[in-house]
Amino acid sequence: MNDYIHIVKRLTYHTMPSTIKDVAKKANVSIATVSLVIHNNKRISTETKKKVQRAIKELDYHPTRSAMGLVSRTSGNIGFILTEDHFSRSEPFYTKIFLGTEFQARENEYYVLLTTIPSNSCPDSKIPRFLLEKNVDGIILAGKVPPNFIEKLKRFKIPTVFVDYFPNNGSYPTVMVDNINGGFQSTNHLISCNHNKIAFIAGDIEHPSILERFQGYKMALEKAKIPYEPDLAVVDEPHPSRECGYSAIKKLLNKTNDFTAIFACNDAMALGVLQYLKEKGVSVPGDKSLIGFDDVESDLSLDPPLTTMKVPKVEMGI
Amino acid sequence: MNDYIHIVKRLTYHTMPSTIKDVAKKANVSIATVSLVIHNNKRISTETKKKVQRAIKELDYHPTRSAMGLVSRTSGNIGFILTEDHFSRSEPFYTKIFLGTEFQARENEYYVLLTTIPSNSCPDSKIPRFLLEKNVDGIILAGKVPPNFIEKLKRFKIPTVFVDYFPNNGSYPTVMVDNINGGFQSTNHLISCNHNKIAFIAGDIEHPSILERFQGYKMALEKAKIPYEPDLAVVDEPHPSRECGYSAIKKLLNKTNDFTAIFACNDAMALGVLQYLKEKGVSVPGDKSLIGFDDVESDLSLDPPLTTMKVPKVEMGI
DNA sequence: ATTTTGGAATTAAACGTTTAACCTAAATTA
DNA sequence: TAATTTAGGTTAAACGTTTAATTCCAAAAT
Repeated sequence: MNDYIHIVKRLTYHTMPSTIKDVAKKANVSIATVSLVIHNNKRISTETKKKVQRAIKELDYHPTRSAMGLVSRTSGNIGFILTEDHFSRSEPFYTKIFLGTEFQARENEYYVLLTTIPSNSCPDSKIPRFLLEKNVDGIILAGKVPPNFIEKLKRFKIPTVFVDYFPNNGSYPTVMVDNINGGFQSTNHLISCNHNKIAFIAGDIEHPSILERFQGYKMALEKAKIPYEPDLAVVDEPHPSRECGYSAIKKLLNKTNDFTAIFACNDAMALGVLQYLKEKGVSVPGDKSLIGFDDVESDLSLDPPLTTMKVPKVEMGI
Repeated sequence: MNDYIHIVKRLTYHTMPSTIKDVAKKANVSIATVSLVIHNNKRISTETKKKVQRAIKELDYHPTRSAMGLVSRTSGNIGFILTEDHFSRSEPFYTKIFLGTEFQARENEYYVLLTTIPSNSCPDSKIPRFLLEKNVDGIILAGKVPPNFIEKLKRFKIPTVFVDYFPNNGSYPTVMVDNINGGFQSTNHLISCNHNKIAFIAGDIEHPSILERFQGYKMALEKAKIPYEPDLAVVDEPHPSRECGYSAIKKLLNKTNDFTAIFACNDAMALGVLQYLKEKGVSVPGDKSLIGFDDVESDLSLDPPLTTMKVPKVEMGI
């Protein structure tokens, strides 16, 4: 009888993946010791450590996620939330952001769980299952998200990061694609200098990078609750060149003089603007502030069109 | 002193997400009962069930993944494995497949964990972490996967599905994008009729759908270990039309007569082929078998270019 | 009146980890 | 020498579920 049981045990032992117990037995130590070795706690002597590590290798032991998760209250996943329309159109933009996140997450030993929420701020937007089940350690919200959803999220005190969008109620870490971010930061800078009538000057607005800077410009305004005035944006120049900058500011001044700062979408245009203003005797930065787009910054954003989002930030965040 | 502890307890109680214990207490039953209600076991009387369900609602209780996973040996995830090059090029093709899978998975209460493996069959391709940690209930392999990797996978007796690729050692469920699959099935059909010299006739080979059918054709040959003979493939016709079918078969027969079956990439071309053969007194299907591409089938694949992969199949698979 | 049956709920043992608290013997200190 | 620290482990209690085995009790069968 006992023999029978013994045999059965040995069979399962060989066929099933090994647990921490198996390792402990094989190394002749307690399971606590094994655990301590795994997290290389300094209290374990080097020889015991070796012994345990050998057992681990021999049994090809790997801790089980669920078990670790249960006690550490941690899942090893991060949640990626997208609105339905962004997803269903499978917009390459967000797809790329997702894949970028995915990649970075994996580099940091995380996995990413993707989910969608209804886009229109319909009030019944359910909380994603992974949140309820405590199956994510942090979340990333991509693109525009209904504000009431953000509100609902608050009660899960979970690290949250926004990508390509900023929440109205300020205090979340936000990551943006470099061009957008650049436009956003530049405009922000002007705003923080107390400007609230900011002109935007661009050429070749069809070009994605330029368009994104424009987007960043508008985002910054929105965040600061400054209404966007189309009249202050001259975006119909054919190229982002010096000449076009010159002609753009000329056009603008013919329409209105009701602005105190100018954001030129790149340095070339900024130079053109500067030249015209100088000719007209407008002092910079006395009468008008002027900011260009520092190409050094945009150099960084050359190869990867996505910000490489540091997942540690997700952990640390909040 | 006791009071202090009491207060602390109440605070945590209110602030922390509730567990099955909380529900049990509130409903005045044992935690086992709660669990049974959740899995609506018939042994629970309707009134107790109501009572428990009310408590669940009131506490907004949701079982924790890790805990469920630990005992049920289940993770609620499925793993999606892609080779590195497919991923890093972020080929829209596989991206779409991934998103499709993702979507279907979510519909079935699963999440998808994505990972990559080295593409060249370098022998050190590590087993994905999610497998080692028992963090997936099934896996999907997309695109070409190194055979030795497949071999390694075997010891995890985990349900496996291949997408857009078929393993050499037959016995896995395989899903393919419709056009590929169509080409594959058609060719397979001919093969199963004991043909092993099968010609392929196409026009406008640049067109993705056609190309995919061609791919399916070659896959079927490969699977049956029939060498692919370029001479038997006429793919330089400009259009997949009746006329081009006519001229294609003509060209082919001028080169060689060493084949017993013909796979025309669509019905129009098949008609052209048929016409020419009839003129030359070749009997179909007496002398040569002919198969077209049933457009009824391809109708199905119109809107979603992905097969809607039934995740249940993943569960059942094996 | 006693035993059986069966419905409804409970008990308690898992599941595989982590970690605070504890133990022991050897080394250090006073 | 006795008291204290330290190094190196072990014990046992969690973590939040599921589920087989058990109990309880009332109704049905003998």
